[in-house]
Amino acid sequence: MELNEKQLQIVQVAEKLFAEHGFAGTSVRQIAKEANINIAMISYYFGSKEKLLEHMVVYRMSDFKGELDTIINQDSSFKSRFNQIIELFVQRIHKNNRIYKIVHTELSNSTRCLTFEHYLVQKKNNYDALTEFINKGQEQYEFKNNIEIPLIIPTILGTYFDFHHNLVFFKETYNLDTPEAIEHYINHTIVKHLQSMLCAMVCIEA
Amino acid sequence: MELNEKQLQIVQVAEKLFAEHGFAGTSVRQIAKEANINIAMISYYFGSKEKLLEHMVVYRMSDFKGELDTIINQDSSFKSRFNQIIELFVQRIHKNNRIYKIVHTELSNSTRCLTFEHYLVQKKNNYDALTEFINKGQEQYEFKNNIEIPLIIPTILGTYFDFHHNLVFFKETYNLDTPEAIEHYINHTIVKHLQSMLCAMVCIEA
DNA sequence: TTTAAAATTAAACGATTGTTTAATTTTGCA
DNA sequence: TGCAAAATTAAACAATCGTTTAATTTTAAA
Repeated sequence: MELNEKQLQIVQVAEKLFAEHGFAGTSVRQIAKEANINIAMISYYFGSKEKLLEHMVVYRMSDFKGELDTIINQDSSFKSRFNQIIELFVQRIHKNNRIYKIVHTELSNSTRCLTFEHYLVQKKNNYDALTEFINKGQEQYEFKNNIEIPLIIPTILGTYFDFHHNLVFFKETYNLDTPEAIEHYINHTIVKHLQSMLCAMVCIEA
Repeated sequence: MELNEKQLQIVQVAEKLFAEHGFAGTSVRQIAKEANINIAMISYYFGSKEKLLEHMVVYRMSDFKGELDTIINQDSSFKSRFNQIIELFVQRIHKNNRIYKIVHTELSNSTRCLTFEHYLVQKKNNYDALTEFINKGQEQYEFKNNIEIPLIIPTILGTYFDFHHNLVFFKETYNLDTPEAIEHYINHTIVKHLQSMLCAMVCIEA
């Protein structure tokens, strides 16, 4: 997926607007205005508004490779690697929260007939890699057996996104005034919460 | 919040469509058609499409009272009550998942200037009630101290919603073919997962 | 039965939607 | 420099958007 400078500019602006106002809630004129391009350029480069979304998903999902395997193949304890995996998922979802929000919204849309295959394939890979890792830990009696492995990733991503969706609530209830305070809460408090919770469920303590 | 039969019909159809296609992605003509009423009736009864959404939120959020307190004031162990609270939240969010999905989407919308005050007030009440319950359990050395209480509810709701958002993925990956299989997975597997995970983090085992 | 209010309708409103057209400008290679 | 391809533009397209109007029907109390 290669995009020239102009196309990239359009995708970036559109990603921001789609995440903020939804796909249907964003007009091509808004995108064109904010990206300082003519309206016709969107059809010229991508064919249509819908195809722009498809290009966006493929482009933004393509750099998710290897990081997970790097941690899994590392030479450290299962618990340490598990904690690192949790942190990686939070960082990854936080860094790319806009495209994930768009995909989540449009994926459960019965109107949309897009397949989002890139998203689903990548998701499958993540689930398979994590399942294999947990299974190995179970074989070596480092991880407990009665675990619903398919729900580990939903727990991580879901906790982050519920916080993200209700940011308005958290801001005024827990005084997360500055962007820095929010960043810190995500990268430290949420990560630690998930690590302690999931490790308590998964890890067999010596 | 009292609605006559016709108004209720409109709200129910609109809730389904807003949840499926988003607020911006649903036209008043679609609502009118599916509810078998004239387009003008929406403005006639609610004023506008936007005000219809406001009425909907107020109406659907108004029956969330007491259930949580009933469990908390029950005469059983902290762990038992905690487990019941988790189950209640899952059932509640599952039963009303459409309106929650709509609110989540529109709440983080910078366009929308609605306050969703009913939603936020109810959320605050839930958080306060749970915090008080956990604190009492901590005072009696039934619950651990180093817990990020504000993240317990996001963990419950988030896990459910990530599953819900990615239902397409789960269906084909874990063979959740029938509606009954999905219901069972939510009411049993997800509930048990959350209970064992949160209890492992929160409860001090004898 | 009369009558005023409420409910319902089809039609039209102007604004905005995504997309296309056809003309013009810019680009980069020969 | 010449010239074809690519990029960019303003304008127009039909379709749909949410809302309003004005006329008609239904309702229910007097």
